[in-house]
Amino acid sequence: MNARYHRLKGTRDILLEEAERWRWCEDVWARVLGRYGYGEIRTPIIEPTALFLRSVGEGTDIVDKEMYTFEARDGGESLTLRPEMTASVVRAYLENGLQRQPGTLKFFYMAPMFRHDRPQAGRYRQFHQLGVEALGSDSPVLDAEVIQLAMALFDAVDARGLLVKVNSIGCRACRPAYLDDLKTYLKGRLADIPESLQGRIETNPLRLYDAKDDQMQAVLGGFRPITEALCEACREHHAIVLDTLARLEVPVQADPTLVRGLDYYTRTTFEITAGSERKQSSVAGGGRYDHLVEQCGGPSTPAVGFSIGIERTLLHLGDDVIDPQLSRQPAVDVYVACRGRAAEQHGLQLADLLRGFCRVEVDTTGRALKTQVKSAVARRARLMLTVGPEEIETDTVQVKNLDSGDQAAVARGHLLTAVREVLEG
RNA sequence: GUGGAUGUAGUUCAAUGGUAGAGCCCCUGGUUGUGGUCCAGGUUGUUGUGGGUUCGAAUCCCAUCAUCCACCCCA
Repeated sequence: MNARYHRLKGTRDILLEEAERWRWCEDVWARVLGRYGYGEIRTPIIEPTALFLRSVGEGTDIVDKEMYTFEARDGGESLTLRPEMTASVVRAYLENGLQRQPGTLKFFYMAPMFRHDRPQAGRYRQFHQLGVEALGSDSPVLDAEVIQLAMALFDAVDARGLLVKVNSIGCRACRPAYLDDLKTYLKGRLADIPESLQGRIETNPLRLYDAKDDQMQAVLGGFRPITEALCEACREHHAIVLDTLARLEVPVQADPTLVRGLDYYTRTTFEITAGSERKQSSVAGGGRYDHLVEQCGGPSTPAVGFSIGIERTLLHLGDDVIDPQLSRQPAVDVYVACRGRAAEQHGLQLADLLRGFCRVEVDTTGRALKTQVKSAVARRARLMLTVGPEEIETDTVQVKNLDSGDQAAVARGHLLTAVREVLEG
């Protein structure tokens, strides 16, 4: 309240126990990803604006109204804080000449993204995604593996009760004709379509499918879904994806109305939702993007990927909120209490002696000894060392076992063995 | 971008238009240098901010900002 500076709207501080929680998830996920053959990629959070305009697509909410875009100081180039990372991965793939690598390249990342949206539960302006991109294979079996991987990642952190929806939105061969037919149909039913949605008929008719408006859904219900308009190749691809998932025993729901907010998807799209009562239930989304690499100036390269919302996953796990005030400081093995400022230097030297094999905190607050003992207990220390004028005089240290309460003076020369004995014995 | 709710101590919350309080937390002491309980004391506020009404505003009015929630959209 009285702090002079405040965090920006839609951003969050993650500290101590909550940060530990994050790192635990990240470690678990990195291990799973390694088992699937994915390697990490880290790219700059800032990119030329054009990269996102081209890939994510003009006409999407993300580029139309949610990007953090600004001009560079020099030269006035337009720059943007990444709203998602697929485009960056493709850029890096081409820029580093990886299209010459044999086989399918598989990358993962866990990184912050930025969207200037109105914040609410589970939605932030800086949020984090775990993402996966596999470049170089057009196999439907890979689509299935990627979806299974997403579920394995959730499973690894005990996120349960998730629903996977899968669809195909066709390819260059079959989608354009479908879109034309759909537009014609929608124009004929214009009177039944809410005004706020009418603009989308021209710009992005497919996306009307994820409007929640009942009237809109009723209109769309009168038209064949895209799944019934797929070309032969897309139809087969979709069938194999579903069949493979069935063989892997990944429960999914085929949903012909599932489309996604990004322009670059082809064929397979999928979304994973947490069936909780909360809104923002979408915890992951992804799909195939067979033309994006080409569109970014590279050779024709099929690819598939997804991203998981980390905040939303933690929200679903129910332990997102940790009160900073109740968030405990890290546990230590040994707590060094100091009587008087002069003792602090000695305390630090003792700590230095012990830190080769255990965790040590030196209390430099100058508080009453009683208070320092309480802190030692709060930090879950097993031993407390006390240094004061008398110990300095006699070159000893008071060693107190906080479990038993026993305490004895130990010559500094014997401290190391004494501490080891308790901690390791 | 639209709508709703809420802003008082570090925190959780009180306070008919009449001197801004309590619990918890924190600190000191009781115990010349030791954990729990108890006891005594102590710190913390431009009542989000700026205007207005009034003899007098935390309280009523207006504006503004912030947070939360929902729509939209998405992760």
